[in-house]
Amino acid sequence: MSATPTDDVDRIVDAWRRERPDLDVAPLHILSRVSRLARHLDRDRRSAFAEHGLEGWEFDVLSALRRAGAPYELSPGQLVTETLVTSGTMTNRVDRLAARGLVGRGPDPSDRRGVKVTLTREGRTVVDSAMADLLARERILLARLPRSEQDHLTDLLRRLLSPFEP
Amino acid sequence: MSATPTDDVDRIVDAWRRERPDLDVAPLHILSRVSRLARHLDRDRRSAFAEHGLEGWEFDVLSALRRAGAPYELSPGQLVTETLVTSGTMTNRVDRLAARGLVGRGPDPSDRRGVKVTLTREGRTVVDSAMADLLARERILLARLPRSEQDHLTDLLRRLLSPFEP
DNA sequence: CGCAGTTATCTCGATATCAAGATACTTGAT
DNA sequence: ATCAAGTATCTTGATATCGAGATAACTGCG
Repeated sequence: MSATPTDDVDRIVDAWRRERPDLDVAPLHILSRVSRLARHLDRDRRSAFAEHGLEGWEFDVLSALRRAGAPYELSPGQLVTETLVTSGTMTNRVDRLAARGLVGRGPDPSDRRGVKVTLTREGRTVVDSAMADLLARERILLARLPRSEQDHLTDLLRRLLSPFEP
Repeated sequence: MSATPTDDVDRIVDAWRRERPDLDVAPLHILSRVSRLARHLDRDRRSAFAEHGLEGWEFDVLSALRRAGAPYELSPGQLVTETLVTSGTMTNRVDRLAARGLVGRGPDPSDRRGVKVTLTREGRTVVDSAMADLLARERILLARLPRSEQDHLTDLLRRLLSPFEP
């Protein structure tokens, strides 16, 4: 394969083939690229959010609340499942967002163990503009694939993701 | 779109469409799946490595040395570029790997500022078996895509990655 | 030769994360 | 009504990461 390496992953795969000709390293072509792409996307997102004074983790929480719709209210447990972090992490995140005035934290009237986290007006404003910015950047990135290829890629990724998110 | 959501990202995209009909949120179909898939892969890798007594970050360093080929020797700077972390992180990683006896650290004879990190016999043994295990797991994951689709996916990902890794 | 600029690595302080366990409340079976 | 099991959130301690700056050595120009 890859007689003329064109990216870092090609080089990594070639190196493994040379060192371990007995192994089938083909999976790296896909999965290593997924990991590296995610890493680059993360950096990119970070710089997009910086212009709105947001950290990546702040955006993750605010956007979960925003897309939930009015009254922009979720429990910490729901936020945990939306953002794929642990409950300890979420406690900490909500603390800091509340200190910044981007979310409010109140008791859940129907369950005294529970808590409701709500987006403040300021939180909503900032997440709305950060989201628009993020999408604009991502559109540029995807512009190198024609629409039909984008649809195909979506389909392929969905199939890979399905065992994790049944 | 997506009249019948089939995964979490479909649900997220639908929620955004409802809340922000003015925005084109199509990029999420691809890029949000990439991020989530990377996250799930990371967990999976972690559990694969745990059976060999390795942390994910340990594997990253050892595998860079392993695929470099005999004499399995790279500078901290080279390891930094291979693993996409900062130099401070790499100093720390090499410290701990050396303490575990998986790598050695010695002076670079040709540059007195420099350091050479080498894989020990034990390091090589453990990274070789962890790699075989990892690939076995990843192969299972990819088995749900026929070979031709895998090749197509590789091609699409390479194109998305190309602006980041020229 | 000698100094400015560059490069390689390390140090340090701040921060975000996780895992495990603690606490408080709810639910359902008896 | 009571209690065991389950659920929701928070606390704590350890850890890995980053970013900025410090240190030391190399390089090349005048």
